[in-house]
Amino acid sequence: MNKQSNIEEVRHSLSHLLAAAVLKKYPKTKLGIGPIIENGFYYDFLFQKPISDADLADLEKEMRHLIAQKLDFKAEKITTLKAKKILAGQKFKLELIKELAKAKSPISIYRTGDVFLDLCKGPHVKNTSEINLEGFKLTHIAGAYWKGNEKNPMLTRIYGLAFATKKELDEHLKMIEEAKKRDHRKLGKELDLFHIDEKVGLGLPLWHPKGAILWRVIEDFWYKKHLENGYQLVRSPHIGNKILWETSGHWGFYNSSMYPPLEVGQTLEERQKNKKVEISEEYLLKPMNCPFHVQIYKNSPKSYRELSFRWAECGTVYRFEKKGELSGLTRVRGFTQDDAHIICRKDQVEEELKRVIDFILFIYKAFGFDIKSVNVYLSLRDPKNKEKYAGSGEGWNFTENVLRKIAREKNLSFVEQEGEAAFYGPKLDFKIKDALGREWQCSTLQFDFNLPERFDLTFINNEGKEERPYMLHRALFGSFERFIGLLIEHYAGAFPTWLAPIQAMILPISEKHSQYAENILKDLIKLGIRAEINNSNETLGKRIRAAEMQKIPYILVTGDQEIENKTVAVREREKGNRGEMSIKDFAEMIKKQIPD
RNA sequence: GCCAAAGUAGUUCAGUGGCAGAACAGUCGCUUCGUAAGCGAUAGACGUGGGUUCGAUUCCCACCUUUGGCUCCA
Repeated sequence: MNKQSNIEEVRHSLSHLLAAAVLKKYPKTKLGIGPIIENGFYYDFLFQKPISDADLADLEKEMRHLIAQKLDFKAEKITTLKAKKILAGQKFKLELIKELAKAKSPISIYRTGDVFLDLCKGPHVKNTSEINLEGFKLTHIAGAYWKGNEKNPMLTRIYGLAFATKKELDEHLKMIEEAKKRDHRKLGKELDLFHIDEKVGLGLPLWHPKGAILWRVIEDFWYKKHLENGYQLVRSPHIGNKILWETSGHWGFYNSSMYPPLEVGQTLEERQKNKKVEISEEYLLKPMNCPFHVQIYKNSPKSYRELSFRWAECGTVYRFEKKGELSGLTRVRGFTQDDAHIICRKDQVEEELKRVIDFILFIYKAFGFDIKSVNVYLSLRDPKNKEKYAGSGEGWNFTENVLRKIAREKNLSFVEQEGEAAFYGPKLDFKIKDALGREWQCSTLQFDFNLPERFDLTFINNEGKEERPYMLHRALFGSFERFIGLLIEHYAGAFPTWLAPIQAMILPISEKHSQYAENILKDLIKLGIRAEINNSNETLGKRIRAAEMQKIPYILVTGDQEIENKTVAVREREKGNRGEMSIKDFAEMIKKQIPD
């Protein structure tokens, strides 16, 4: 067997060897599970005494020691009874054995020489000699709930990387180091785009001028494209009366993610002076925009002739995420959804879905994401637990099928996930990987059977009767924060010209060229180019370096020659000097780079 | 929230049970420069609160924040 094809067996075998090493050093440890993962493996343990990263080196040494003994891996099919006997004392294993027995699945164990055995269906390498001693590395430890359930005990998970050769391992480690350089949290600081300030609040980013203009450019593009695609814009406030949220159901089923109400009946001043609390009104910070859009719909009776409505809003919502879940811009507490709700007749659903998917594909293309690198998921009901969902079975069947059909028609390669639907409807999600390979949901297309019922949404059909419309939630970016975070990583901070916060940095060679540079700046701003001047008292070389490090797409050097020729000397990011150009030509070149 | 690790100038990093060190960025001078770092001076920090100690940035504890996971999610 060649080394390329058995890497998964190697990884799985290493996970067993890790467990063997752990039991040797800490014999009272209880074993969880130890599967392979992308690039490696992990194993979950319940240690008697906590261990830390510092202990990994010893375990790694012990693993190498075991490998060097050229131990055989041998499978053995056994009865439930025997399995229970062999693994007595391993409470998690016994739980798994019970489940296997209940499902009437065959039970097998794998022995590693005579030093270790584990409940396992394999496959493994035949002998540890197939494992490269230098091809693996224990990387870190982390807590992980038994069976992924928060209510279960937390085990200690040890992660390892494993490859066929040391070279591949080293290359992978190097790649991770490189990836860390494009982390949006690092680049956000280096490029002065945003920061998250403890004094303001966790998960509430502050956008610096360069970040804010980036957002503005994206948002302007978004509005333009929405109007072109038949959407209308709506707007709603950040807070809404508690009654609204009681009607929507969020008061009950979303309360674990919501900020508590603002309980008011007086101004802050009145409250401070009287030192008593008068509550006559309760407002909630909105965790989503939908109920507001629903109220716009309900403001007047609707005819079947008016449908579809496509109402879009970049609406800022607030969700009280658990502290440990917060992460840079990709997971925050206050974020702006590029939200839209489509309210339509059943016969329009298919057409509306097509339009949204086309729009999503257009957006990914415009921002340079290859749709092949975006993971698409179709989330369906849990077939075993159909009662827990809002809406009728027919409604679900129809929407699940139509989502699948349209996704196929649009050639999306998607993964179906049973049981992953929201309780209110099936959905199609698009997830983008960050620099470190973690997936983040961005675009989403969701049916909703809950709100139309709770708010009793209707339209008058062509028979003069009330009928319930279909409601779709959709976001293209998901949220501006997350999308911009991923965009920063995607471009490693080197934004294409149309997105770059500063498109051109003007560098007068010396003080005597400052006035000309100022004139150039004025002209460029008039032409809609985002430009700045750096006339600080530094050498040209140093100012070029500074602009390059800020990843500014163009540097315009202006000296005697350019004044004489009424031009600028254009230097392109990473590519160097491109020669002289008139301002008009330069502006045109930049304008051409906006996607359409 | 849970498991683990880490918090030293604006940033990136050094270091110590006894006055805290650098580079870059900043400020002030000098220099006025042709495509990735000119020279000199100057200011600036041990996350917070307890404890141990003659003395704590250093050791211990708690908290806060950050990072990697888990859970949850746009």
